[in-house]
Parts: sequence; C-alpha cells; structure tokens
Amino acid sequence: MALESVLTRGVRQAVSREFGVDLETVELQPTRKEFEGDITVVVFPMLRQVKGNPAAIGEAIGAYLAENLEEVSGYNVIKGFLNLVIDDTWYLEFFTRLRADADYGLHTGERRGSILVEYSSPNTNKPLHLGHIRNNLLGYSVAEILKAAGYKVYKTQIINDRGIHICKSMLAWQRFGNGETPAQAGLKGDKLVGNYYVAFDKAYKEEIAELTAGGMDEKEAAKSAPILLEAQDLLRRWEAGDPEVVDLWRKMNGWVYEGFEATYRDLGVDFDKLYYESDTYLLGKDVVADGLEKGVFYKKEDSSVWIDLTDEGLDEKIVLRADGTAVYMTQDIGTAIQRFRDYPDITGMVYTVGNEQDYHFKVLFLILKKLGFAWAEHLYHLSYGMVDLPGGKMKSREGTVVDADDLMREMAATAESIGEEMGKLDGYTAEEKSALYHQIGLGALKYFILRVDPKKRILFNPEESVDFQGNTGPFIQYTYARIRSILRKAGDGYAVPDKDLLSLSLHEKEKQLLKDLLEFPEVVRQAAEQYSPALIANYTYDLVKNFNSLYQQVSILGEEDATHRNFRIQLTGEVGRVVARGCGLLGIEVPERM
RNA sequence: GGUCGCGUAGCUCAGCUGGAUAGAGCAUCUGCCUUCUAAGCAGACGGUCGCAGGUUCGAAUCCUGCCGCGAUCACCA
Repeated sequence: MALESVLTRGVRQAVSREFGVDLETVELQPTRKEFEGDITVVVFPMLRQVKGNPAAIGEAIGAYLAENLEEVSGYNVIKGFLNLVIDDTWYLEFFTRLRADADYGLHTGERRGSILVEYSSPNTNKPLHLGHIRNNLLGYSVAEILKAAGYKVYKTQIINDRGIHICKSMLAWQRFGNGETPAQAGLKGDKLVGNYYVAFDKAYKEEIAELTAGGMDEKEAAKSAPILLEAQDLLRRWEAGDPEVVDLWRKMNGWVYEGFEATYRDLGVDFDKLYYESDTYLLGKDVVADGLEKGVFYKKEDSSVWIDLTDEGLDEKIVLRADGTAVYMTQDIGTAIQRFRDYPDITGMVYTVGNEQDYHFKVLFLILKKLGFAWAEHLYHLSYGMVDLPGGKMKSREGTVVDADDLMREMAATAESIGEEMGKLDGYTAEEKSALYHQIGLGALKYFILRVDPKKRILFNPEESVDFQGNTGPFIQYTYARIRSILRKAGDGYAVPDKDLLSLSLHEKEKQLLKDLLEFPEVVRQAAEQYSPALIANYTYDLVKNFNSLYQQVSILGEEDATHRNFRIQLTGEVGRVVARGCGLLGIEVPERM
C-alpha cells in the first residue's frame, strides 16, 4: 500500500484512540530540508475537531505512530508540525518493487481511452519558425505524456494548404520564378516557396506605391493592385478546379511538404495522420443546416447564419456567410465531427494552438456542446504563450523571424564548440559526433522551451544563446552520460538479493533519491492532467541535481561494503532509467557519452 | 472600453487544490579535478512574491479593487 495511505490511516486511528474524534482530513507534506524527518503531518487543520494545543496533539499522534506503525521509526514536533522519520526499510522495499517494474512510472495498464492530439498545423506559404517549434514541442510532449498516463494517442495536424496566401506564392513563382525548383535553387522547398511569398509582397507594395503616386487613395490602391486581383483570380480558379492551377498548387505544396518533413525529422516529431484543409474546408456546412433546424443557430435577413452566445457572456458569432461559404468556425466544427467519425474510439481531443485563439476555441467548444455532442466536454485547447523577441513579436516583414532550421543548426554548432573544447569523445567518428551535437543542441532547445509553463510567453533573445549549464537540457543529458559511464565500468555482477538489500542503512542522499523516484508516477499523472511538460522537466532536473549531489559526496564504485556498493550501482541505474523516461516524455534524447 | 492571461532575486524561471525561515539556474564572489565524466559539486551575495484591502490560526497561493504588460473582441485563417 502507498505510504501516504498507511500514514493517513494511522493518523486517523491515533486521533480516534487518543481524542475520540473521527478526523475529516489528514494533511501530509514532505518534510522541509531543515528539519529531521521525511513526511510531515500538519496538525493545525485538526484543531477544528480536536481541542488542545497543537504541539501536544502532534506529540500524542507521533508517539502512537512510532509505536504502532513499522514504517515510522521516529518523530519530532515543531510548532504544530509533526515530522515523521520513515524507516529505511520502507524505502528499500519500494526500491525492490521499482527495480522489478520495467514500466515504472507508466500508467499503461489503466486504459483510459483514446485522445487525438493536434499540433503544428502550419500554413504552407512560409517556413517553420520558433513559434512553430514551441507548438510542436508542446504537442509532441503532451502526446507522449498522455500515452504514459494510459491513453492511446493519435497525433495529427491540419495543414492549411489552401487560400489566398498560397495563391500569392504561386503567382509570384509564375511571374518571377522562371521554372525554378528547390533542387536548382539549392534550397529546401519550404524556403523556396517562402521566398516567393516575400517576392509577392514586394511586388504588391510596389504596385500600391505606383497607384498612390498616380493619385489613388491608399486603401483603394491596396484593394485594386493588379497583382492582388490576379491572386484572387487564381484562388477562384483553384476552387473551380482549373487543372493548370491545381497542378501548380500541387507542385508547390509538394515542395513545402518535403521541406517541412525535413524540419520535423530534425526536430524529432511525427504524426499519425495528416488532415489537409483543402479536404476539410467544405465540411461543417451540413452541420450548420442541422443546427439551424434545431434552433441552435439563426439566420439573418441577408441569409448569413449566426449563433447568439450573449447568454454565455460572449458575442454573436457568424458560422456561415451570406453567400453560403464556410468561415473558419464552420470548418472547425466540421473537422471536429469528422475526426470523431474517423476515430470512433477517441473520447477527447487536444488542440495545440497559441493563446491568441483562446476566444475562438471557447466559442467552438460551446457550439459543439450546444449542438449536442457529448464528447464536446472532452475537448481541450492547449493554449500557449507567444515566443517573443526582445523587440517584441517576430515579424517576417522585418526579417526578425527566427527560422526553425537555422535555430536547430545554431544550437548544434554551439554544442559542437563546447564539446570539442571538452574533448571527451575520443573514439567517436565524425558522424557520431555530429549526431551527438545535434542531440545536445536540440536537448538544450527543447528543455529551454518545455520547462516553462505553457501559458506563459517566452522571451527569446537571439543575442544570448540558450544556456548549456545549470538548469538546462545538456545538464540533464550530461548526468545521464555520467550514469551510463558508471554502469559501463560496473559491468554486470551487481545483483543484490532482497533480504540483503533490506538490511542496509541509507545515506541521506540515497534516501533523497528514493523519495524522488517514488514521486515519478504521480508527476506523470499530474503532467497529463494539467497537460504540462513543464512538470516533467522540473522533476527531471531535480532528480538529476540530487543524483549529482550524491555522486560528488560518496563513491559509488569505490564503496567498500559490497552490498552497499551494488545497491548504489543499482540505484544509479534506476535513476538513469527514470531520467531517460522523463526526457523521453519531453522528446529529449539522452546520450551514452558526452 | 469588455473579456481572458501574465506580474516572484539584476536576468530566466519553480513554488499557486492555503501551512514552517519563498526555491533553482544565469550573472558576481569563495572553495573543490593524481580517485566513478568539473556541461559537475559545496558555499556567499541577492526578495516590501506589482500595489492596496479582505477571508483565515496561517496568504506568493483564495476573494475584491487598482496599476503594468500581452492577447482578443473580423463575413482572415
């Protein structure tokens, strides 16, 4: 049984015996470092039910527990806090269970249903940037965490592959491209297409300038620039299925996908299914018709369709245009329903989308509830803050966008220069080194982003590189490599029978590590419940920090008592296992050496 | 203006379902590599937890108001 349940029950019994009261709640917390003990019972809340002074009550409970529970080997009372010393044997017993459990920390036996996690979902006219990186890392990590918590997870994204923005790139390519391909240009496809998007913007601005110079009003010029009109015409032809336009669209989107794919591969994220907006943008209209019949929606004189959410403290929201075409909301209603058809087993969905769309998702979920879909209760908007630069938002027009590929390359380069200076990689080939530096650079980047609470905005200063020391990914990776090094040196013969193990007397740092390891499953559960990789990141950091502390203070391989030495080696191994698992949940790889 | 989010050390962040003297990292300063990887460890310095009230035995944590920053309030996605 879990220690907390044992103690809670014991405290209840103690209070019942000593004071004749049935306690409503028992409050436990880890004992603070400066006091002796492992778990603390807070006496204050009992005062409502038990009369007396807190110290005396704590004393009475402590005496009872020390007497009656084998888990409790000592206690002290300070100002209404009853600190319990838990017997080493209890932690060692826990350790025997831990080492026998190959899936420690995973709640895979729980079968909690299936969840679809959507993330990334880029436009196909521009390369991925730092903002997308946060989105991808969060989505991927939350998907992994949900798996660990016992859900079956499908990872997906919706690719915004149609619309006026694509047509702009297409048009610019037609005009200025001379048939240029990514191979000819020596560019990734997404970069090439992105360049034409920029080229469009430039030409468009020039035309506006010409028109205004000719005396036209600026707003009017913005609307009537010939290149824009032509792009709009391209969109109409695309929607009409004009083969020439559709072919070009296919070709250019294909280039972009190849480019994205490379970025995803470098980033280490993947998807089980892709949705394309070109397939889904017409969805949702029939649902609107249904909702109209049910009275969820209403029609205005111009025959546009709306929903009135003023009762909910929100506004009226359009769900279908007067000409019968879909808006953003219409599509999202449609795709949500489509996904529950495609995956009949899913019980919920997670949308990884920036917090600028908080309102949209609030409305979307509300509409789906009003339409009567029971699953609408289990939709979650994984909302995250923007990644800003010291000067504010990233702006492609001002060239301040931090490109995803460039950033990853720079991180790896930093890892390389540090690594080469350290010079600990004798025997590694150039390829092995390069792979390792990528791993470390990415570890730094991922940890940097994931350790922060998703809803907070992140300030990224390109001038100051991401740290590789202290509370960072490489610190965790380094400790893992250190652990692996110890285990390699230790070899194989360090099995310890349970009965020998249980007679050990634990070093303070060893006990601390066992406490840390004990928490891991609960941390995973919490991280899933709160959709927060940051909890995993911070936990893993604390664990690793405590391991390093042990490492510096005692000798592992040099311990003279054979049983104790072997226990330490095993403990090292288990810490390594949990570190690797925690990192895995963050999408961070751990190296054998570094 | 309405709504939502954020505000903790010089900087970047933990802690927030109320509990003991608010914790890390970076930066600055001290020590520690002939012994398991020093991308490390031990320590020092650094805080009116935005401000003001309230609830409570107890508030960084909950409530109210104010201030600051951001987002949003499109027949764009």
